Amino acid sequence: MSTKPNSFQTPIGTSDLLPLGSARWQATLQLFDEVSTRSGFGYLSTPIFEDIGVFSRVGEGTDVVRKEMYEFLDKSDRRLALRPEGTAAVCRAFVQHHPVTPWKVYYHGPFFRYEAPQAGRYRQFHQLGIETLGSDDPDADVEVMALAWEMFQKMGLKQVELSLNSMGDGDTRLQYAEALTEYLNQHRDAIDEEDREKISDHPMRVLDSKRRATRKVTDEAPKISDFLSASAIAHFDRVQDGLTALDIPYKVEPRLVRGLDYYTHTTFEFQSKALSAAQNTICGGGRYNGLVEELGGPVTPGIGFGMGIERLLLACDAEEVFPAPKSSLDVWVIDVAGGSHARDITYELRSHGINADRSFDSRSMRSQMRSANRSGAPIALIIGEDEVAAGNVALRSMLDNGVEQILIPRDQIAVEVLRSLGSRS
RNA sequence: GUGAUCGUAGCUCAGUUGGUUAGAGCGCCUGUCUGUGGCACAGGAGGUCGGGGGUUCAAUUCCCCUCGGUCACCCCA
Repeated sequence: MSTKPNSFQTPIGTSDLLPLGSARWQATLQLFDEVSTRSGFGYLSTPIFEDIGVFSRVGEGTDVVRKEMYEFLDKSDRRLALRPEGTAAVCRAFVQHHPVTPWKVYYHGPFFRYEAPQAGRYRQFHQLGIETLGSDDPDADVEVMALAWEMFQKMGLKQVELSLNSMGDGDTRLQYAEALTEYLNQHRDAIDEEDREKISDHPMRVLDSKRRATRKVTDEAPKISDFLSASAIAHFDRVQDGLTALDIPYKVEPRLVRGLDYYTHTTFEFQSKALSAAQNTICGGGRYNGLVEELGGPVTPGIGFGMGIERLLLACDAEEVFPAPKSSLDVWVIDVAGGSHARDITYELRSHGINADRSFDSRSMRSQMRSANRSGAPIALIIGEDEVAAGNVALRSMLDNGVEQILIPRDQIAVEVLRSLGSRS
């Protein structure tokens, strides 16, 4: 928050994830791991930086690679970039390793974009993602969207909406862009000044402008659905059939074009209605049938999504669906007879797979009990001079009104603790 | 990259129309409690009022710069 003369803080747009908050993060990753694995996706980890060409080849017209990339030269003058998105690197890996198809992978990790930060938008952010390469089957599209949907369901999010569109195949995008450009130019004067300059560069980007004047013009603009080929329409229909069959609600949104240029056929976005911020898209994705070829590989269709973890958790906050994580500790060891007993017992418990911690610095009994209470551990083991002399340990329940306390033999600690833990669950 | 707004203890915030030792709640530490937590009570630690510079007899309060957060544009996760 501040910069005192001799101190440092995280760079702008980045942050530390502290232990108290990291529990939900890990829980989210774990859920994603389970859900992906169950659907046959395998974990893929690619470098955080790549040859800059991996990204620039793929999105030369997009802001993401044109002005938001962290790029640098290494000591051998290689041009590298911190990855701004996930799909291009997955395709690069596909081209490099020639896996059998369909190749179904999932990934998660940090991504980097040089933008002005605000809530839900950071310079280092984190995404979960999956990709299926090598299949053109509409069911592959459905599977990808269904997996995102499953995440939201399992996390308890209710206010998430799926928007869907088709960008068609082959030349559809170009033909549509041409028709749209012509239409927009005809109505140039009616379009908001800010949006006018986009017409020649990114005609499709004008579609998702929120400005009222522009909106009026785009309401009447030609729709991409009128340009779709018969096979593209068939594909789109089957995708919708699949979503319906799986009871996944969606709405077709003809304006949905998304920021990355490589999409063909299906494009989709999940938005949280609970987030009032401008950054309310928590997951976005689509089909990219030309990407692998673009990176030097064989003609290979692909479909996938990226989901922003920070935004996902922001949505959880907004819907208040994240229960406070329970303590992961089983036992707190209290030693008022020097401390060496706590040391020995703690390691003994840990070797039996019991989560155990203790107080340091020979604090008072009272202080150690407070630590035990704060830790949330259900059991406290207490060793004082009496126990040492008698060769036993006091096992005390720390739950609610628990005042039960029994003496157990020093050499039976692990067994007794496991028995006590077992009788609670 | 553009515009706006905010920045006081670990956290949430009060306060000073410039003027003696800057406050509260929560949290933390210690004690009341015969070695035994959660409750209550008492005490305590912790702030160069984001940082730097300027104006002034005097600045946390005014001015400039800077760093960071937030919001909108933009962009998208």
